Amino acid sequence: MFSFSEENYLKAIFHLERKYQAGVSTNALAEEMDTKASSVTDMIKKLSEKELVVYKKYQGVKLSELGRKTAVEVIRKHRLWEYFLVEKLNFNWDEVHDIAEQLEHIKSEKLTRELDKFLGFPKRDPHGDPIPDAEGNFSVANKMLLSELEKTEQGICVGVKDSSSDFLRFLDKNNISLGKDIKVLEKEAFDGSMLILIEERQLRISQLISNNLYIKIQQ
Amino acid sequence: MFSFSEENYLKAIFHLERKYQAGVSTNALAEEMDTKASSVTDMIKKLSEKELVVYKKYQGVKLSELGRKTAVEVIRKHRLWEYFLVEKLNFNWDEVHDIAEQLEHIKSEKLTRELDKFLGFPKRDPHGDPIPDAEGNFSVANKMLLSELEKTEQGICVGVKDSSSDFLRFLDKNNISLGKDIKVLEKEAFDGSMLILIEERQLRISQLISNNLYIKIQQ
DNA sequence: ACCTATTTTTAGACTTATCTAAATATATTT
DNA sequence: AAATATATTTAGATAAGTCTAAAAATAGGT
Repeated sequence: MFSFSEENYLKAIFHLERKYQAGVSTNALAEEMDTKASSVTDMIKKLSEKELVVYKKYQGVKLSELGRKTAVEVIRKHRLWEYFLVEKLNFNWDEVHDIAEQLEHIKSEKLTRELDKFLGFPKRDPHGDPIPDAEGNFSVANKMLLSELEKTEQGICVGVKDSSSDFLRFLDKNNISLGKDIKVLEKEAFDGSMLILIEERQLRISQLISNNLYIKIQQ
Repeated sequence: MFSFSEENYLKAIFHLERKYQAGVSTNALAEEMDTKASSVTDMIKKLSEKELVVYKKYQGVKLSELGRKTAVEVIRKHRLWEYFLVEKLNFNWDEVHDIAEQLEHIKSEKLTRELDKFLGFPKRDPHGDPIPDAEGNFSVANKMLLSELEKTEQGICVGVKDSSSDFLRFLDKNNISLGKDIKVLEKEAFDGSMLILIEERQLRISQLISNNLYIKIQQ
């Protein structure tokens, strides 16, 4: 099987491909992995030899089919464990990421399958991100950022873009959680801040906040 | 914190200290760890520098207080995860060891604590081995090997010495499991084989079997 | 006590994943 | 299109953990 490091690179490439819809540059990967470009080049060569990525010098990398499958498996495990920690072990959603980073590398197909079953085949992790099923299929939601809504529009909070503790604790403090209905009452052109209505409370939030909350509009 | 490898060495030293009640020799450790004596010497030096073991050249190693504490923590996690796999995820007791070998290295005190609580603070893992509590306290049972019993003596099966799949599946096949009452009906002096009574069935077992089953005698 | 066998350690090499610094390729600006 | 800036790769080094082969220490037998 693959090393922790290899799996982490695959995961990072997967996320960056989604983000930029294109080949992933060495520098972007170095930033995502919090390492040096030269280290990235080294690792990319190894992944390429193992046919996990397609790589041409100076052209960036793309995941191969095998690479994508492997990345999705790791993401599946990560999100299942996050769900487990929150739903079964009383963790708060801002505490689970680092532990899931460790647990996602545990190698056992049966474990993943049984954990999934034990949890009732959850569709989304505590941050609203979709959990791939055993075949690697995602349920891709037609979500948008709260910051993209206009005055008087409304929708349901379905996810967070930023999963940092600081952000998640801010949401906790202001009683914003997944599943809640949010309506835009006012939107300031100057700084992008908003006045929103959530559970009969009015709340003013900065653009940094609205830019990190995913909303699903009811059609 | 400590690496997977360091933790595995500490665990091995812990088990060997129990077994031999003395300092652990380089060769014994090499055998237990399935590696070469020279590798063991290297690692022992590192553990010694980190004050996890007390080491004098050619004299073998002993765990320091810190080393013992660390080893017990790893063993605690190993056994809690084994219990989780069997009790919550429908694993058989012969399938859990390798996965627990991975899970025992996950670093999060809160995870261990909450897992313990979630499982109801179990006292023994699926093989009958005691699970240390959060303070590192074991419940040491006054158990003995079935092979040590004499004709007409009886007791309750409380654990297995060998945890290999082959042995555990043999027990499954013959309906021998923890908690069951076993009485020695005959004991063959020649080869140490026994005729035992378990749940009204009579069963002939070799010494290899009786030598790997722990029995608790009722006083 | 000496010789031999066994155990343990040392020395030097290899692999994985990383780094710094230098070299090279690509991209951008004028 | 040349000059400059940026991105990427290469070369060589380091640390962790392992190995083989050789050297050194200990233990055992007589």
